[in-house]
Amino acid sequence: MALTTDARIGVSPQVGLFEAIVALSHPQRMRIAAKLAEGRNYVSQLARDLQMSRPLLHLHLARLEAAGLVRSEMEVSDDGKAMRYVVLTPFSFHLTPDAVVAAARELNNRDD
Amino acid sequence: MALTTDARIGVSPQVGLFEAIVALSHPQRMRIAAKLAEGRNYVSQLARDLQMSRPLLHLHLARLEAAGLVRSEMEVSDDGKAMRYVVLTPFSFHLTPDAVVAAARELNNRDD
DNA sequence: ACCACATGTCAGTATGTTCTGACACATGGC
DNA sequence: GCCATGTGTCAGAACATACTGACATGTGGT
Repeated sequence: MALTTDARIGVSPQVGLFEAIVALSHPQRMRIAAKLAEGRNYVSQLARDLQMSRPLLHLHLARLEAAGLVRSEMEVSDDGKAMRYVVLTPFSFHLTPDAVVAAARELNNRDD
Repeated sequence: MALTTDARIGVSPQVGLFEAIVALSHPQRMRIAAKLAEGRNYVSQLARDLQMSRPLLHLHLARLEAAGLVRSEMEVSDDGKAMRYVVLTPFSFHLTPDAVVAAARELNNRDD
């Protein structure tokens, strides 16, 4: 019974297509997402791997997370350090003219 | 036999996913693409429909066209006016972690 | 000749995003 | 106590993009 919940991990809520597109529209964020596809990682390590400053990475991660492409949680390592692990969510969007029409409709509804 | 060529209309070359994403990452361009999904249109009319200035629309159309999401051609109307008609290409991208990895690899190759 | 409508371009401004450097805080090991 | 490592935030500079307004060009119709 306890497995029921765990089995649902991986099923992402699918936020708007537009937010996903905006989130991935920057080379750095595209690289971050790609790196995270290799597996989960914590912020400082990720910053080293991608050779970018932590504050900057922090900003980009926030954008990715807001779009629902990434999720993160704090963990305490063996030596007691608080570490934020980030994972890529298994998103899936179909980018077609029809999807664009739907996304644009969403945008208009937002202006109400 | 002459149909062979015409039958190929609609098969787009599929430019990079990243360029497509960047092109659609702006609300205005998303709306432009959505409007063009209704059918082809010429620039001035499109500007009126979307209530944006022609110079601005011109800029956005250039970006959409560079990404391969849109194509355009000049035509001469019955009353002799040169009009630029724009059409949305039938693009199709699958936006997943794997696609992101591929797109990021593309980005890195570009820096060589 | 002038008006209405189409095309395109350019300079300059406004706005928004990206990026850096400095700061503050916490923990374990030397 | 101090250093290394982790976390986060903020102000301001640097950069990129979006946007406006004015201009130049062409056509047919009145």
